[in-house]
Amino acid sequence: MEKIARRKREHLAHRREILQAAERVFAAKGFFYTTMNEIAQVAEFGTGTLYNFFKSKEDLYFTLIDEKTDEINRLVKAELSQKTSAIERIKKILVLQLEFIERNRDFFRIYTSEGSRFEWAIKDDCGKKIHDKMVDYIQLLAKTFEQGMKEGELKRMNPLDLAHAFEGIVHSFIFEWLISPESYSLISKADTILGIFLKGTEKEERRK
Amino acid sequence: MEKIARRKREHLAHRREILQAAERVFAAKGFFYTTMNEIAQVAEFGTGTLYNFFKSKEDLYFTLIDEKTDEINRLVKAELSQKTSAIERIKKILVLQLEFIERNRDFFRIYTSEGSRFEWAIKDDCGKKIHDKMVDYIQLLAKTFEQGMKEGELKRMNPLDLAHAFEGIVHSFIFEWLISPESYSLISKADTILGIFLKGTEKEERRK
DNA sequence: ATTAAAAATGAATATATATTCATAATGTGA
DNA sequence: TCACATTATGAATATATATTCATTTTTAAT
Repeated sequence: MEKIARRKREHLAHRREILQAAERVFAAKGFFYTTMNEIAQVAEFGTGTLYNFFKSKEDLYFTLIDEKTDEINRLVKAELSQKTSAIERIKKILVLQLEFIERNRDFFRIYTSEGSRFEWAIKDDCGKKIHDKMVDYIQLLAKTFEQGMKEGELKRMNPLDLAHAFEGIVHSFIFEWLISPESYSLISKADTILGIFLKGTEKEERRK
Repeated sequence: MEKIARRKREHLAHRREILQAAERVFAAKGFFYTTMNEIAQVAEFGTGTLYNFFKSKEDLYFTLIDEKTDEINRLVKAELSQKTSAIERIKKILVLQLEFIERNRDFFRIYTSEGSRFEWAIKDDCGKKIHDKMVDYIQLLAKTFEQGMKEGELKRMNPLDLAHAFEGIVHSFIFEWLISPESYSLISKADTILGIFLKGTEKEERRK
């Protein structure tokens, strides 16, 4: 009798355990100050075992980022396929993103440290791949904004600029939440973010 | 006759040269992929010489960030001591910041990669010091916003949130500019940034 | 020119850790 | 139980580079 199916399941389970351990350690110490040994210990495997699953430390690291990035990208894409108004979608995307991050605090410590470092340090396919996904995501947002303009909900401006501005605001709130010692709900900031983004900060009666 | 004054001047000049070389290399490769040897070569000194000026690689790195950070902080503080309206000041700060970055592209590659990495990786005084300066800067902004609210120019909201949102937008534009292959003027984005921040993105006539 | 102090040097050292691989442990089917 | 295949292991290897320090070079005053 072939137990090959079970084998496969266990292999995947082990892989996942390693990825989870890596997530914990990388989040706490960053890529360079994390040792394979430490990850192995946290994962309760021998050091060499990691190399049966990932061909190098970088491979492990990028796989981790890559898979989680896909996860949230899928969520957002699903949302965007819904036929609602642009502003509704933006709200939904924002909430989705914040919820996801609240569930994946560790991962986002890694992700935000990545934003800048690797683009220019590593020309490997790995770093490239992650970067491309970031770009895709921004493009997706830009499309949504563009549609909002067409439908007359948003002011006409460069949709890419808008996407960057939006992600910028969101990231700064995420970042603040990540380093804050007191734990508050990130989602509670959704209205603030949306308010600033849509309505601006200048007092209304001042406008002509 | 004592030529000690000249000695001092030359010492400082050498120090500056090393810092400039370090800036170039760190910006291109990041902290970990940069070697002291390489910095020494770019600076046209022997490897050991660097250690007559800085006690370690980290010391060199943090000194670099620290001094440049002070430089821009001084500029901003000088601006804030002027007695103009809050919105005027915000405009000025924004332009100052963008101009400074345009003049210090390399430095900001380093600075933006730092934002996240070291807070949690290094508990040394060095990292702490930089972080504290970032916090100070945000506080400064927050104060300005608060004043804007008191004077009725800005909507009432949490001034810290506002400061984060502002820096978030600005950073995303800087980041985009840094990685963009075509070189455009960063300052040309000032109006876009200010527009989004003050007026928001929702089309006016939609508002009740 | 002589000398002593200061500064620069880069080869040698010390260390850290990613990766490998010979071996052990475990699982599988007969 | 046995033989085989697969997987796990961690000590040993290989490498890279931050840092040191004995030596050389430069400086400045006499």
